[in-house]
Amino acid sequence: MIEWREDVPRWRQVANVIRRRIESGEYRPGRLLSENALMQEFGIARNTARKSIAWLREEKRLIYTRPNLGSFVGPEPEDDEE
Amino acid sequence: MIEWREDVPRWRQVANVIRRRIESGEYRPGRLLSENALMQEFGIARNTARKSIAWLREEKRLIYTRPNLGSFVGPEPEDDEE
DNA sequence: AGATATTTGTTCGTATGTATC
DNA sequence: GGATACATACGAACAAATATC
Repeated sequence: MIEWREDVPRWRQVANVIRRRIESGEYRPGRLLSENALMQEFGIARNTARKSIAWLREEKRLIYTRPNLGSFVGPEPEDDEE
Repeated sequence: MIEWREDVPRWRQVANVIRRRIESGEYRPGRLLSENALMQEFGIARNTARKSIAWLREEKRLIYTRPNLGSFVGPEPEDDEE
């Protein structure tokens, strides 16, 4: 169970927990970070989970997202298509 | 066609219709209840159909689901494996 | 063996509505 | 009014197992 702080948005608190797990190495590159997993572990709504993931992706660039597949720990892979 | 009520979620209204059919005997034990069938008959999205089925299974225990096969009317069969 | 159809499982993208602060 | 957070509901893509032909 997480004990929510009142002065920080939940999406941000969740993102911080995940960020720490990534930076500590607990979450290895390539690991799946699905919205469902966040919803279940933290007991949050999907919108909230998405906001956490968006922040990790767009602000911290610790993960990348593949539509219909999921979000994965690590830097955005280059699209090396010709 | 179903006339949706505004004050009850669609997934719940669909589940209620199915529940009545099961309890009235219209749907016999063993009958397949596929997501596609619900989508077509009620004009709902797959997610919504899945939520109706999940409720009938997990809350009412009127059906059981076999992955890659479908959901069937009746109690969850015992796994009689040795 | 192989192709096809059916069916569930999982996942993201988007939008709307309600309520609260 | 804006940000947060919940639930609902549409769509879409892909995987995997099963059944049939």
